[in-house]
Amino acid sequence: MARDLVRIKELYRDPAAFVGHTVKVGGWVRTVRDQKRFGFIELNDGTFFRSLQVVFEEGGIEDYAAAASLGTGAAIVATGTVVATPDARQPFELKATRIEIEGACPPDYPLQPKRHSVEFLRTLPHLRPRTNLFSAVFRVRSVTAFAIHRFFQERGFVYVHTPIITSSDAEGAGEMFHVTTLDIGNPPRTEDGAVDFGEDFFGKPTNLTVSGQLNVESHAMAFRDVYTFGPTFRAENSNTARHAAEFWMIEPEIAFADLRDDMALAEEMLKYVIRYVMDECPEEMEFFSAFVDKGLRERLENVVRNEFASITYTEAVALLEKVPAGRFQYPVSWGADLQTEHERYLTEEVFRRPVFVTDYPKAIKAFYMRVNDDGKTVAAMDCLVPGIGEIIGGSQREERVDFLERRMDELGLDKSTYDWYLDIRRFGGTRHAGFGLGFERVLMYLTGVSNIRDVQSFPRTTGSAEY
RNA sequence: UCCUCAAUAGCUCAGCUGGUAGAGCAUGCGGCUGUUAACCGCAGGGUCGUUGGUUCGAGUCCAACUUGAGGAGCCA
Repeated sequence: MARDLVRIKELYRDPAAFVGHTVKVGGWVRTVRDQKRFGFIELNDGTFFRSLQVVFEEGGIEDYAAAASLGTGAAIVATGTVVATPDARQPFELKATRIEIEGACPPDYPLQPKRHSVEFLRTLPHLRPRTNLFSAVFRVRSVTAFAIHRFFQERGFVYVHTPIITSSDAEGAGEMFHVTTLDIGNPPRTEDGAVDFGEDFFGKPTNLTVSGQLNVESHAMAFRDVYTFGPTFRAENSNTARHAAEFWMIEPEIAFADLRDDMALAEEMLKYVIRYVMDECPEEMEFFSAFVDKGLRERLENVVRNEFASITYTEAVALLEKVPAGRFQYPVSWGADLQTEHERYLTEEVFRRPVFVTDYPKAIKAFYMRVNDDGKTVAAMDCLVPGIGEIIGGSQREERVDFLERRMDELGLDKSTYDWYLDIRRFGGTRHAGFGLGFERVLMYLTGVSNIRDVQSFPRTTGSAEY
């Protein structure tokens, strides 16, 4: 990089290389503690969890008073000598010879050097990345995204960009946001009074994608192993700590593979990502484990070391039915979907680790899932994890054209809009499987952060799209 | 969308059976030769979410609304 600034991360990673040398650091002031003739600046440049202590003295820099009166939040470039301080709380500090104020920060800066609630910080999405918590969260978000790409790329998966704007309108994954250039106050009408989407930008109704799966299946039939990783949109009016209207999803799809292969891939990937982030972001993970979620480190290490549990839906129902009455608010019966309380019981109390629940009744699952030989269940799997719930949903896809068409007929789907999807089966279709992984849910699981709004930079949720 | 809870200083909160508002932190000023959630002293800062009601009198009781949080449904 052409800039002559040293990253604070570099200093911490190899202090010996810098001690005695003059370096220049650019960052934002966290606090200033000044005394009569000397003072300390806690400087954070965002490259590392920890800050750099900059020492400045009257006579040592040009304008002592200006440095002493710096406000929290100010942007400065500090030049000085790196000095080892083995007896102090930090291993080294910067003895300043020059402090340039690049952006002053007035007293009404909302972030104080104290603990703020996440609810308050949520009202300041443009400033909160400068706090310890969000600085750590968003660095981990970046590293996690890289880990996911690396996992798939190392295994020869092809990264496919499926469309954000889609014309399929019945994927069944949730309510969709309409995309249109029509004047919604006065749209063109057909003779029978309906909105004339033939006049719209694409000549037909379009929406933001709720899943790239159907599209990416076509590429699995060309590249064998593929994945998507991109934004996904759901216009559901859901108001919970783990739903957002805009989120990122990873959807691998593998050919010549069945549900077991799919589950093995999901488990391997989650473990890889956890291990990678723990190795690359030890300071952040230490912080999360100390201040966000006390049991975090132990839980993650437990996940990496042990096999995921696996249970069929039918077995799970039998197990849950034996639980004494009164334990659950909702009854358990074969054929009904598992309630959140049931899922939590399985993963948090019975297995105490991630668990795959497989082979759900076909009536409660999507049309594309492969019907099992019993004719009643489909080769589907949900991966449930303690604290978060469902983190992965996947299935082996129905590759038999006649079975698929029969399911579409049963569900009243318009086959003509899926002719391309049926083509994938007709022209050299293979058994194949895949899953969807909510990126933010992985982050919540990794960091212990309990609200999805706190792992996204500018969260979009029902009734809220700030900035 | 449903259920529950909350809203008082910039932030986090206290404020009892109704009697015209308080703390800590932050901020400003002063002090301090090694601080690190710095410390010590002084000061400023509030139409108690909004609207309406009950009452001699409402931060406190009631209703609606708004916003936020937790849970549920839906899912990733």
